[in-house]
Amino acid sequence: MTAERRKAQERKSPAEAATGETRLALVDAALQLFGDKGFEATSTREIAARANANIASIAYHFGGKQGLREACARAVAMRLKTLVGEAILANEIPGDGDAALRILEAGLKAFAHFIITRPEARNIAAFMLREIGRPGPTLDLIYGELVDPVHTRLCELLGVATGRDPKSPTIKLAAFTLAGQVVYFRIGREVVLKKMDWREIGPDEADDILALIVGNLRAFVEANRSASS
Amino acid sequence: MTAERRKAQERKSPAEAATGETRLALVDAALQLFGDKGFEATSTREIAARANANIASIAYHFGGKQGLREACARAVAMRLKTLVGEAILANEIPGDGDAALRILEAGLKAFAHFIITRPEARNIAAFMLREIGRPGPTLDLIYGELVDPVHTRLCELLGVATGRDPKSPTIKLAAFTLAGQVVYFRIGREVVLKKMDWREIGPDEADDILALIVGNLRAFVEANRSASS
DNA sequence: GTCTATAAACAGATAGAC
DNA sequence: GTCTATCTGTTTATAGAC
Repeated sequence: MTAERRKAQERKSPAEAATGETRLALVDAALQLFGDKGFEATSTREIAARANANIASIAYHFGGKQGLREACARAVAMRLKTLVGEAILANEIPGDGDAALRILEAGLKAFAHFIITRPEARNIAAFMLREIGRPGPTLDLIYGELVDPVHTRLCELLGVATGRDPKSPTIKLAAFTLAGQVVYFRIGREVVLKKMDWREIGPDEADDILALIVGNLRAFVEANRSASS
Repeated sequence: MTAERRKAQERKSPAEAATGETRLALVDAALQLFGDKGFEATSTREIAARANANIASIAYHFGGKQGLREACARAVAMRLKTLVGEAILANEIPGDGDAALRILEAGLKAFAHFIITRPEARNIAAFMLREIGRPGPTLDLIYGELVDPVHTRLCELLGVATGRDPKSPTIKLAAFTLAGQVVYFRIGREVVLKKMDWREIGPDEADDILALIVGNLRAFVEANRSASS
């Protein structure tokens, strides 16, 4: 046991231990495991082992396993909000329909590219989907911090692009169908790989998917454009 | 303990016990709990309690918890295949593009209506999504029995409707985006309810969603129709 | 802040009576 | 086929040394 103690000391400098390094490592490890196998299926021992931390450190830093879950939700919401924010939330809402469509396309591409191609997105998406499944404090956090602001902006852009009311049910539901198409390729990835005879979803395969989804966006806008076109 | 024994006897007639009544009750209870909380988060004791069966009956009938999981996958695949089969698989593939589109619309409506409005669909969809997440024997079963045949037929219909090759990447991927849109409204239901200010997704709300998804299907076919239109 | 050691509850599986 | 009782291992949480 003194041998293990020494090994742990080698891995971690005093400076790392002084900052929130262990905290971050725990959240990172938990996110991977919660996403991969689910919250209940993951033991605190596994998390601690992957984070090179002690089991008791979870209780110390987060109060318990549940606290770690909420810390993960917060981390994911921030991460995705930053990502989508750069593409969607940062821009002003243009008055021109074509300009709005271009921003939508760019945002959709950025989001879809991250979700579909990035390896980290696997666990992030899986974790999110599990948490979003049922009401609770974690869902409230994700909704308020991420879903609500992004969806609202998406509707505003769709509104300008089509010339319709951003608050109409059609526009609001359409924003969900866009998200649904992207998310499906992450959730149903194994099925997609089998059916498409793909070994992986690399840049080429992602381009095919992006082209289709952007095409669907354009087709929706085209089909739902009101009067002033 | 003899009192409990007597109570169990009252609940179950000898005829029920003779048939696979307990088996069915166990699968039914497990499906609800696996869908609701996930496989690992569900204890065999909970399942047995909900099914009004004994804990040991799971090992007796299914060999263990894992066997029960596979029995659930089989039951769900059969159920959905029957549902979708009536709308999609039963019909001949028409040569006429408009006829193909009509069958597609009817099938999409039937599927979406079930997934979105039926209470049982909640746990069925949640269970499926969890199992579809990662490779394994359960996924193979669901893929071979349900996803592959349904997707193939969907592509054939989309092929006729657009005049394109049913085996082209665009058509195959488009079939996934259709499924993705529907599934999203089950998975993200809580978020949709919040954002739409709906208390529930009843007939009226489902009609709104169905109209949008069918509209997206039409827009896709319109935008991707090849030469011969 | 990090560690070991342990408590207290609970998991899935099974033996054997009926 | 169904039941009780129990075995064996694992879980989260925590007390207390360092």
